Amino acid sequence: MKTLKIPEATIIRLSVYSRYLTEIDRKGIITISSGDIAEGVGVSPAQVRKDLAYFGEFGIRGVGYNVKDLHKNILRIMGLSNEWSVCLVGLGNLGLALSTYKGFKERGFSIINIFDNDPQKIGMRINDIEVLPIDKMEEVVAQNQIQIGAITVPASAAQEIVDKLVKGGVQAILNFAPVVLNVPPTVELRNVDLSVNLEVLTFNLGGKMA
Amino acid sequence: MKTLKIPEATIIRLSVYSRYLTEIDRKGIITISSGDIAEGVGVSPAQVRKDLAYFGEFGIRGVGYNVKDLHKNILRIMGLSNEWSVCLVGLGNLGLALSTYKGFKERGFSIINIFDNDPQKIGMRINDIEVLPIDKMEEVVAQNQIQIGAITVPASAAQEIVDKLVKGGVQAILNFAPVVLNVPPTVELRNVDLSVNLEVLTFNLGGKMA
DNA sequence: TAGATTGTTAATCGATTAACAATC
DNA sequence: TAGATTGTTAATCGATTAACAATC
Repeated sequence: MKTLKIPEATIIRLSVYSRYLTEIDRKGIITISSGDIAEGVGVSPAQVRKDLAYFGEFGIRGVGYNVKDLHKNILRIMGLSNEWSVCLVGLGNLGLALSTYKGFKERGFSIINIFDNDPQKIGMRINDIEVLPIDKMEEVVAQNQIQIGAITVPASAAQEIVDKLVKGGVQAILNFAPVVLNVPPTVELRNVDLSVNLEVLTFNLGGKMA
Repeated sequence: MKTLKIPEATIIRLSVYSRYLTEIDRKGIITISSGDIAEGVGVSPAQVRKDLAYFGEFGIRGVGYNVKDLHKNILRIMGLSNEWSVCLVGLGNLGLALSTYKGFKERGFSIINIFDNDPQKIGMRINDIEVLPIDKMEEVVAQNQIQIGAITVPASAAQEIVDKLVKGGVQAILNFAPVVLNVPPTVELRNVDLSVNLEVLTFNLGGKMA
């Protein structure tokens, strides 16, 4: 099988198309064209077709795409046709927000464990999940075969947490701490920085200021 | 003045360099090379120099960059040398997390108002900010000259909120609702989708699965 | 001066857009 | 058949990397 490299921008757009198709499917629409999708999500029709073409032929010339069929295919491509086991480390406000975020469950991400070091929080129950101490993390993560760790601890503690998650055997880490982390090449790392988004906004605003 | 287009990737990296320089400055380091910055944040030295070159000459050949000086310049470029007035709409868990997120204050973003429609939440105080009803939003935003609106309401309510914020006169909107929004061309819109990040992870993991 | 490192140009690489033949 | 829309190729555009002259 020829493996040509897929742009990350394509993956991000697939995720957006997928969410749009959920909406369209709910409306009972059966068939959709690349132009319709493009308009709905704000890209060009050629881009939609190109993105899909990386993975196969999903449409019918002269007709368009079957909504349900295309949606199913995109979910499969994104690895969302099965459940993923996630643990969350750090039950601050952001951790609490993520642990109760419905979007995750909807897309097949199950939060199985929550860890924190604060004695006040250990033992608490969030959506029926008991908050466990960080001490237990490596062991529990290994036992429960957690695949993804989401980190919402302070920047200063993040690397230590990463090392423990890696030892526990996670395959991927989603990091919300604003710090550069080191992981072995076998572990997938993705960083989300909430401030960066605001800063891109203000840069773009720059010219408009007095 | 020649205005050549700056890649968004450059802006995102500037934001990362800036945070790294805060750290380096705290350690009391006076001078840094493009190679050091590159290593610290995980890009190439050429990229660091290229990114900076869009905005001027900040270094000394044979020596490197003065840490404080470069940091100040980047903050200025990013529009972070003055405070920005932000309002937050939607006090769910994510809204609560954002309203108490220290990273914003540190980078010059002041949350001035919080709005929600839930009678249980209206009147509450978060960090001394009273939660106001959405009804009052347009008026209050205009009065307080709020520049940026952050939206953490459900997807179904987001467009309506956007319209009110625009009428109130905000210059930019940071949207956390997973939905495509319409704004006039004068208003800067940026979307943050928390699920997308997890989905890019699982796509990348795809090949490693059984 | 010799060594180091910037700023910048040219070369490479990658992603997007446009165009159109294939085909329903 | 005529009209529509895909899948794909070629052209364009943009961003990254490599190389090096400038210069501290």
